[in-house]
Amino acid sequence: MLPNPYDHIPSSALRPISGAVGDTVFHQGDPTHGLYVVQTGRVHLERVGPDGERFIIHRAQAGTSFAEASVFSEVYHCDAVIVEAGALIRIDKAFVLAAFADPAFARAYGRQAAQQIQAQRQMLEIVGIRRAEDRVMAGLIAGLLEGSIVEFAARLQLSHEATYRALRKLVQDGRVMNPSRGIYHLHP
Amino acid sequence: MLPNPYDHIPSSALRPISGAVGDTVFHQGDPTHGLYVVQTGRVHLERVGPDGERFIIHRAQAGTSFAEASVFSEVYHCDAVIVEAGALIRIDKAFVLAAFADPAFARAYGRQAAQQIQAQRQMLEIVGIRRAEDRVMAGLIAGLLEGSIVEFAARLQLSHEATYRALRKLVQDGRVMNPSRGIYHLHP
DNA sequence: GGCAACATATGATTGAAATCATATTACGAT
DNA sequence: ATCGTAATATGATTTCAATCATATGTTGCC
Repeated sequence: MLPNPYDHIPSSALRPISGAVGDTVFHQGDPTHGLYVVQTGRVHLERVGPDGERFIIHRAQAGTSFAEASVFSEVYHCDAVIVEAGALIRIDKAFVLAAFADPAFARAYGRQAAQQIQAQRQMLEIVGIRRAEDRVMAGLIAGLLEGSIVEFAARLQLSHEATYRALRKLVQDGRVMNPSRGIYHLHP
Repeated sequence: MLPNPYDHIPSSALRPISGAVGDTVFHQGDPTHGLYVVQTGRVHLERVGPDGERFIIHRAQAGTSFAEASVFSEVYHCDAVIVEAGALIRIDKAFVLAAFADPAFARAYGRQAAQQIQAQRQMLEIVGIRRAEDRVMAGLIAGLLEGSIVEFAARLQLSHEATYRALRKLVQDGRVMNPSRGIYHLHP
């Protein structure tokens, strides 16, 4: 149910929270209570610029956690705004900090964090590729095409049209197989 | 000297390694020995596609570590190629795993990892912004402009020309201050 | 001081991806 | 069965960032 490491956290530390669209879970500058796991719905983390301009620093999907770093800081550094109604769970920071004394939790946390860092680095490299064709190819090699082409395109930060065109080109050049409509993959 | 958490690792676990350009530190599929810290030089992590096409999943700079996730896996999932001669330190995985039993190490690791994840998420959001002007503004709000505009542009995955133009536009629109040549910042 | 190298800056041109438009196909609901 | 919605697919047009070109300012070096 919860992402891996937090299985080690006692259920007394889990605070269920429900929110409607537009609700702010916490504000920039608020004292930190802990991190959050999104069960359903979507949450945006926004930083507010000096002139009140908001920009999104993260979009948290159902099944993911956010504000993990708040466990180690005194105040939140952004706003958390609910953009799709749903249910959250807050995990109190004191419990997480205490859990680090348990080597099993610590290793589970370390593993999960290291893998996430690696995956994000790869994403940064991929979205840094300018040519749509190269980016799509890199995305395929990285195994990012699970589900629809539309989702794949969104992950690659490309329009789906550009993604379709790149895929067609790659198929024409024999670098990608297209055994049937909507199915694309590398050779063997 | 070393990034924060690894201060807790005994020096007997630190293996100095020197390499010349083109040397491969490890290959995809090799059994893992541990993670690496780049003291000087640069290292590319490359994944090899099915048709032998290589694509870079990370560029490790001096002062950063790489292959952290190898501590938790049996084999390396990419090649590490030295692209600029320098010195590395390998930290044996067994010592890192053992160190997780020390809550101080575990928390230091957790803090560092959580902050890195947050920073990378923010970078992913920023480089996902299409309009150069908006991207530059987001970069300014995020405090990414330290050092030269050229470095700033590289971080934003923009050409420096586009970055200069966006900065000029932002100054013209009164959103950014340009007190002197080469100096740009937000209002107060 | 003069030179080399680089950062800053901006104009002109080009190219590639976004956008707009339009079919076709697939799939679930009624 | 047919209606509606979303994914797949591709063509036409537009936009905007990359690229090329060029100039000035700044810094360190001999």
